[in-house]
Amino acid sequence: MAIAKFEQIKQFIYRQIEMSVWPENSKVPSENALAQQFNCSRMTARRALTELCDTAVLVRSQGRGTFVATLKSQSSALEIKNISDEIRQRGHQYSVKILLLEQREADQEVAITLGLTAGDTVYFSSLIHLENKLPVQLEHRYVNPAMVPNYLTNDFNCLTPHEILSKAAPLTEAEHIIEATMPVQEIINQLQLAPNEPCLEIKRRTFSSKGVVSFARLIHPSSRFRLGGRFNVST
Amino acid sequence: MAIAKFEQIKQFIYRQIEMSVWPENSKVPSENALAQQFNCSRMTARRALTELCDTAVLVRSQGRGTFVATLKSQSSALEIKNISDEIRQRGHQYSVKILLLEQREADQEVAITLGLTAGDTVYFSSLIHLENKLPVQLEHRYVNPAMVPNYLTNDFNCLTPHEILSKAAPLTEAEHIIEATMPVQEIINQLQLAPNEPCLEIKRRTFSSKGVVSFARLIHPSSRFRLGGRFNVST
DNA sequence: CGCCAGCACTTGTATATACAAGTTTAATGT
DNA sequence: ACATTAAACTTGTATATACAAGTGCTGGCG
Repeated sequence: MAIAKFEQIKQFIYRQIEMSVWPENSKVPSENALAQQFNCSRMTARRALTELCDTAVLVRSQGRGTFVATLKSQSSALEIKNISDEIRQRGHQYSVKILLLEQREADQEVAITLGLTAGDTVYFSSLIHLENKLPVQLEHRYVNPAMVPNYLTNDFNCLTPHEILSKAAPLTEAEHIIEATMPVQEIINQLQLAPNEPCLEIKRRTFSSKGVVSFARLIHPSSRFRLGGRFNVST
Repeated sequence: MAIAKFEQIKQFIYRQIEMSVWPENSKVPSENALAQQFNCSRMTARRALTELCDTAVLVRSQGRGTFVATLKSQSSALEIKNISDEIRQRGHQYSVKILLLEQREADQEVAITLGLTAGDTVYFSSLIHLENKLPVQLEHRYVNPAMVPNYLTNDFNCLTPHEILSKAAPLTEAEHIIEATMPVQEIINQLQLAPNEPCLEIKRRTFSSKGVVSFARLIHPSSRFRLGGRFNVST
């Protein structure tokens, strides 16, 4: 089987939504209708709908039907995911633009964040991640050389920093700070932002069992990104 | 049916993990084994395992089996806190300004978000939370009357919406969407924002066991707020 | 000893079926 | 005209079954 049937149905639905054939809040075909259309059993169509509901693309309501959720690109939870996977999962084309790869001396702020001393050598990578050739994330990352000695020798066109780091030092924990910011001119140019467009900025520190692995500033255009997630809370 | 069988199996598995009967990375019973144990079909046992896998409690591997994932991710990050507690915890003075309390008809978007039908009556509250008399959050909240019939009759000067809702319908889950936005003029005035200041906007949907309780838009001036958290991730 | 084929066991996909339960609409009766 | 009932349609749960596909072990063969 080349590609699973329920996947085909998911992608079909996703395309209809993307092309606005099925606008937000509109009703999508019922399980039975999809089953007939795709010549499969209701349970297979159901699986496609259920999974799209899990990822908040659709909303379901017993007795009434299934509807297109309010959307925009969303990354599920604050799980640490691979941005390339995430983009490909949406059926979009992923590409990366490498701006800078170098060793540099840690300034006071970076040193403290990484648990090092000012002046220590750190690795620095600056990348732009693109979804369908449109920039969706500017990533500035400082890496602790003690944790990932060969960081800079990787091929960043094939592997994302996330993949490189997980391979070298399995992540156990992460710390996030999220803010809304107005980008400086340099970032406006790099991300091809409209004038006056704010950015969602995530500062992320990742830990392995042995200490701080890396510190990243992830800057997203607000128009092309939002962060979403669902999780339990203790009352 | 009081409680679905696949839910019972999920809860059973969850308890085993919580009590460390099944430690991290240990193998959990196979689909067939669980089916036999719970006297159900394999597909029902499978559903329990699959859903726990979706929420990163378990990890599955074709051919090898199902295993307890490393550590609990989630929670600590975006815990739902009471904003008044949070402010007082910082040793600051908390106050609230009530802008609007009313019943209104749900439009299509709100209705779907709350799991209702357009035109249904919903409760709406609009508040500004102040820290040392400076606005830190504008809260627009839609409440499902079926869940909290007496929502509007509360004294919002004493209790925050969060407190009111938790009392009426214990929250079990929440869904968040986070974006950076540029505020419209009305919000600039209400939050006393500097010109060109972006906002961090959190859309939060809270659930109790019986369904959607409320939908809130929380708008924070970027200069006076940032979101932070630390939590484990599964590699 | 080393290699490999086969087997047992696991998860993954797909189907057909049955009934439960919530919603909407249409028909019916007063 | 209005309220109630019934039917039709939706999603939700559960089962039985079949085969595909990945993993690991074991026994036999060279």
